[in-house]
Amino acid sequence: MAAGSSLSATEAALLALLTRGEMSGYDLQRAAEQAAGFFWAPTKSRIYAVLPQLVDRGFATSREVQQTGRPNKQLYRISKAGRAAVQRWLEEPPVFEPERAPILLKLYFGELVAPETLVSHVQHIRREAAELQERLQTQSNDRDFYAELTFKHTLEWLRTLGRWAAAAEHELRNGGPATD
Amino acid sequence: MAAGSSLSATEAALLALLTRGEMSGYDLQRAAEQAAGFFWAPTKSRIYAVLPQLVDRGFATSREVQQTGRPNKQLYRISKAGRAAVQRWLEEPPVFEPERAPILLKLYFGELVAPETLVSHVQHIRREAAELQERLQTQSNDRDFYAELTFKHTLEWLRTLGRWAAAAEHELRNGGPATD
DNA sequence: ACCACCATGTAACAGGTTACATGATTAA
DNA sequence: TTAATCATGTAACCTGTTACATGGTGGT
Repeated sequence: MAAGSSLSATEAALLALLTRGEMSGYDLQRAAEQAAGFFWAPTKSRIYAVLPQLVDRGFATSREVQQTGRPNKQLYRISKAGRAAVQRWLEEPPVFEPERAPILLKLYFGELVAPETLVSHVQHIRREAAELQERLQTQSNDRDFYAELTFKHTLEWLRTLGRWAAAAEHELRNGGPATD
Repeated sequence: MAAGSSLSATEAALLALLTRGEMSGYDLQRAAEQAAGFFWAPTKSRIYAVLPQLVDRGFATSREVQQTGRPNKQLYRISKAGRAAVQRWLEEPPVFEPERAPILLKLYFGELVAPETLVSHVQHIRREAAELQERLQTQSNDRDFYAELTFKHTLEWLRTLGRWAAAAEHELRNGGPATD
């Protein structure tokens, strides 16, 4: 009982994963990583901190499974109140937030460092974007409709980032600042 | 003295702004908002918390300016150690981090809610992206070379987001999940 | 009369990371 | 024998937000 207000993204996501069946903290981390790892991945310490809170708030129940040779397992099951809470969370309009990529800040203050440094920063980002893109594209294709939508978003974002980085690199090389 | 390790993004950015001249916390917030507000904007409480730390670590000095009718003003000036620290920070390769937009999580678990809800979520994001895009495009054009690079990044990102949202909306309407 | 601007800060809370701590089983 | 997998958690720390608190000046 004592279902206080609304959920954080992590709480909601864990509950949403629990609608697929009873799971342990360990299971949940693997499920999250495997399912949505490219855009959302809580740390285990966060997961282990959140789960008992969900139980306290009446959104899930837990039962202990005896094991030998390793810590006993806590299995969590979503409750009716839990289902209602995820649903409410899913129905709230999503917050729109602009990107806050660290590269932007470094670039913004570019006049304080050597241009070659910036070129290598931009290259670095471009490389990383390309790597992730490739990794995602070589992954299995059996995503459901909704997973596919998020997947496409990430791919588009990576493509745009790559294109921007290439253009930025070019501008930093020729042209560059104060070209006169 | 006592310059401990490296800087957080906020610390670095504040120091970077201070290379433009002596400023108060209040000035810094305005400068940040005006300069880089579309991709980076610290809250004032964070600014007021960070500045004394920068002084403690020897990266800046402060002097008090007496005023009447309002709190005395603290003016901060970057030190040599401060300049060196920002430079080091700027030279560290930027961290690449995939997007963690809330909309993705809601969409990912789309099977748990009515499709129309998802349509309106996607519309919401699309609208917000368009608004910000317009706001940015109608702003003054006197950005320097580096600011322009970051500006372009944000614009490209907004365009991509808008296009993706439009496509997602379309797919959610016709087609949709389990179309058979 | 009201609002924006100037100018400082504190307190409480929320969310998240990294490192520490333990230890058996199983496959390469 | 080495690494990955299973399985739990705690503690310290960092970053950030929101709300609270104060109050004069100057423009519409």
